[in-house]
Amino acid sequence: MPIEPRKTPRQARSAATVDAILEAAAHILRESGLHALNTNAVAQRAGASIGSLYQYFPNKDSILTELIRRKRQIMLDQIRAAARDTRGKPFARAIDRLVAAGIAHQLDEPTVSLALEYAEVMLPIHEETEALKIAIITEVAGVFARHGIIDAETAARDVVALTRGMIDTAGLYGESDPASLTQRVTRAVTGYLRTAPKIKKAG
Amino acid sequence: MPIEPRKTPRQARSAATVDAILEAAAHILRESGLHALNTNAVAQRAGASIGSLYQYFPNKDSILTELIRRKRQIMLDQIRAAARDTRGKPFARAIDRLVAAGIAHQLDEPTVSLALEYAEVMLPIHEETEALKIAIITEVAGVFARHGIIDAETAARDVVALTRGMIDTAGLYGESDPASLTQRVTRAVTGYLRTAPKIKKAG
DNA sequence: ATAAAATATGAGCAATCCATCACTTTCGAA
DNA sequence: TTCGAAAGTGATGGATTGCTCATATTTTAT
Repeated sequence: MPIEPRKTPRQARSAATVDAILEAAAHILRESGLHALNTNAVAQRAGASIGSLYQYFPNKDSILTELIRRKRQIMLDQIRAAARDTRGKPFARAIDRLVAAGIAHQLDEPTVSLALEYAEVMLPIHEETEALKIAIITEVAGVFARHGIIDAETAARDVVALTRGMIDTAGLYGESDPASLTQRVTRAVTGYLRTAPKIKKAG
Repeated sequence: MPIEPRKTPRQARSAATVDAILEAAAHILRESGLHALNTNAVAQRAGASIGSLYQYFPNKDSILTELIRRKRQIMLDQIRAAARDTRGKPFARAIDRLVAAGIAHQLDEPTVSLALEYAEVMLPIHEETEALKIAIITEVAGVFARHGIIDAETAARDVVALTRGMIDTAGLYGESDPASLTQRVTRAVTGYLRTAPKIKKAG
């Protein structure tokens, strides 16, 4: 069961079709959930024919995979930017920036996020998508390590996990204002890291 | 689309059938995921006929709902026990106990947990199930309030959410030893609460 | 202008799945 | 032992869904 796109768009109109299909899929996920996501519905909402859909996606799952890939790419970009911007600045500032990136990215569309997270563990995901996941963790771990945290990898995984948990839940409860949420998430992250094993002056 | 069981088991064998059906559903969820969960497969694995299945469950979703209800009931019982046991004891001890309860309950079968969490937000859930969810938050909030935390409700939601996020991720990454995980989760929770607005002596 | 390549179409096949219902078997109280 | 209630059965109807393929249209290059 291949997952890679069967054909790469070469003209502008076909690229538009692909985008429309992905947007339609996200819309259906948001409005009706994973069970309502069928190829016919996606094509119809995208204003394309099923035939067109299958020109670029070899099967239904590949649509979800691509959705995940794009979301993760955006996330990685934001995290990288945050990490770059906070070089040399205090740790607290770096954390603020990372949390803000996560929230900006995931607070809207909590239903879509949840559906993708579920799909992610069930689908035979594309290697590149898996690599993006690792890259995100690695990037965060890099920031942590730079500030003397031991086992930065585990810490990064934990921090990403708890952040995602809080954001998703907040989104599901209808929180749309990032201000209060950012503060709370930062508190949790800072609290977790405060007592994390460090390699430095004051233990 | 009703969700309540259509018939309540009166004899031992029918109760066994219901249990077998739920166990089978959990097994399929764990082994193959939500998309593989169909009524025929559940009945077959349970060693019952589809006819029997539909005697107790009006539709497919009601199986998931009952699975969620039972899982939550166990969780609530454990949390209540934890809250009871730690009355009058130090806050740190109470948190330890709550975290341990959450982990014991959810670390195994992360795939099942994730599937149920997804189903939970998509399904028109039974009132009683929703009530259980609220009861869990309320119980945790009670412990927090007793220790002077302001807006204990929000804090409880955040703590439950971040805990679940960490546990699920750890489970998916193959962590099966609760010791290290318990410590890390406790650190995150404690850290979050340490800087939470309190109503007390030393601010 | 013309041919080749790229893109788009949608009827419909094959497979799956939910759920019913007429019927049989088992249980338990009298 | 008898008999009504409870429990169990599974072939199958009806609906949905993933996906193909033969064909039509549009774009690009020459």
